[in-house]
Amino acid sequence: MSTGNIYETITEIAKRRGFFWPSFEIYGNIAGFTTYGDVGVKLKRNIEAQWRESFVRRQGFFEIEDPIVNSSKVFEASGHLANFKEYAASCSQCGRGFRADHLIEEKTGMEHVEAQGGDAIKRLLVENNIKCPVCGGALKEPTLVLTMFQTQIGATGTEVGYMRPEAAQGMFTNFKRCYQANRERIPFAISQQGKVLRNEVSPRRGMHRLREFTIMELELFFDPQNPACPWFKDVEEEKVRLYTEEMEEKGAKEPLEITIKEAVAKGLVITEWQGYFMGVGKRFMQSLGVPPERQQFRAHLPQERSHYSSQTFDHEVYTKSWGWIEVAGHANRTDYDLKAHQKGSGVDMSVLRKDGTRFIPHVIEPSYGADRLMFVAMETAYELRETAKEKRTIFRFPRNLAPYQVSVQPLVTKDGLPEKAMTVYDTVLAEGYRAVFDDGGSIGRRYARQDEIGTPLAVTIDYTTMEKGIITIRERDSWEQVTVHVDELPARLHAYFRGAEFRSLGQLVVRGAE
RNA sequence: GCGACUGUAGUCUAGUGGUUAGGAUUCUGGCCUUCCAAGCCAGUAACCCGGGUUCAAAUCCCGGCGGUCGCACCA
Repeated sequence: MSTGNIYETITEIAKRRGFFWPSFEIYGNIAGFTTYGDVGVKLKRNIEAQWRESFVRRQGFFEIEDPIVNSSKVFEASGHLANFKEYAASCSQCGRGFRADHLIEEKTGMEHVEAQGGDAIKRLLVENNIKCPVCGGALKEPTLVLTMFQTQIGATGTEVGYMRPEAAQGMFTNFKRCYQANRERIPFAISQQGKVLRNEVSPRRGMHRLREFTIMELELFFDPQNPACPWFKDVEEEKVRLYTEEMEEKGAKEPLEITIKEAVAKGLVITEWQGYFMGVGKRFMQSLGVPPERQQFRAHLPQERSHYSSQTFDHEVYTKSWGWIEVAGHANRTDYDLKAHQKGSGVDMSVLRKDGTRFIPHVIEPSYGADRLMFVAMETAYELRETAKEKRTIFRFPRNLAPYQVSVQPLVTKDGLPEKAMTVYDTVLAEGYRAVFDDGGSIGRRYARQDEIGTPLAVTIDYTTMEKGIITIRERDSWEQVTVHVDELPARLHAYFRGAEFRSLGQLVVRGAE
């Protein structure tokens, strides 16, 4: 067991138990790529399912699945090809690399130099006689750093494609078909979960910044003249911890605690829809185990915002490993993207109002990163429990988030107990639960193993099972046990995973008093 | 991308020019075992990659790749 910090401890367990590990290990790793193991895949899928439950299913929103490799035309139109560039200048003398636009800004006091484009940056570097800030050497001509992965489509390689850096463009380029499938009603939303790729300059901290990761995005299309959200009441009383743009500028240390309702009423959050999704996002995060006091929303200052956004709040979560980290962006993308694709493709993206006028829908986008959330879920659930004899790792995942829900095991591996346990295991599987059978080592060892992958319940078959059909259910969090007849097991599992108290499942076992 | 530190079984580590590369733990098999990593026996399993120095490199040097931290970056 590592004596290091919680991040090291979790990554160690992750490798050992099969949550995740660095990709391409046998050939030497490449930073920014992660492979999920069995329990990791299951945990991640459960997070994705929970997101879908929170953001899509209840509202009846749409889902799509769009290619990862996109036509270059998509990103020409969206502005990514122009905005995903970074100009880096390196020193001919000491070899150090710098952001060319930042050097210009330092020297001249200009702002947003990057937006002026590469030619301007090259010219400004020369005009202002900018040298290496470390050794004073001459700077080489700036080189373009594109943070989108480029590829060739087809054998001839004449068609250039790009790996999508966000899933959102699929919702915009397919907007018209989805709108029609929704019988031309608005507001409505299109969502997508999928892999996206960003060729990060410097991936760090494992899951925190990956080059290939899973994004969970939703684009809500609405009429700016009718910006009401019909579900707003569901979340309006939710309190959120908020840093407004003004607070950010002043460097406020403590967030505003405010209900969604007030935040929208006071204009701190511009639209009801954005407020709604922030409230949904807060609840979603709670469903992953993150309490409200470890969540906050932080406004982007204008110069921080993406090229498409008029207002953005990062949804941040406090982690022991890294402090506050961004797990989502809640952006007001206005009509930027649909307009851009209308211009790029020549296809009319406007929709018809009842009064006969036409408009291009505005868009609110909540965008969550699944991989970061998986780490957050693990860190939040992590407990090191000290007993008289040892230190035990427990992942106290919310019941339905756990990779496996039930483990089944014989108390001892003789006298027909393993065979009986196998029939119980089959029953649990037939009921649809994610279950694991374990007959290795002692009973204590098996409980410890299940604690370490966060399995909420363990079902043990002992001699009373053979005699009377009574089994023991043991709970991960409390280490308490109840007994129940094996015929009752499916109903009790059902109750537990719908939220029933553990002790209500059966007769509480008191060891040592027997 | 820059700097500092760093890379030994699945995991954690000892070893710092010549070792059968040691230990702990996990894991597998066996014995045992009527509820929390018990015990006993056996077994599998490692020097990040590529050059160089040397009679000899896990050990020293250079480069690459990875990791941690700091700076920068995070559209």
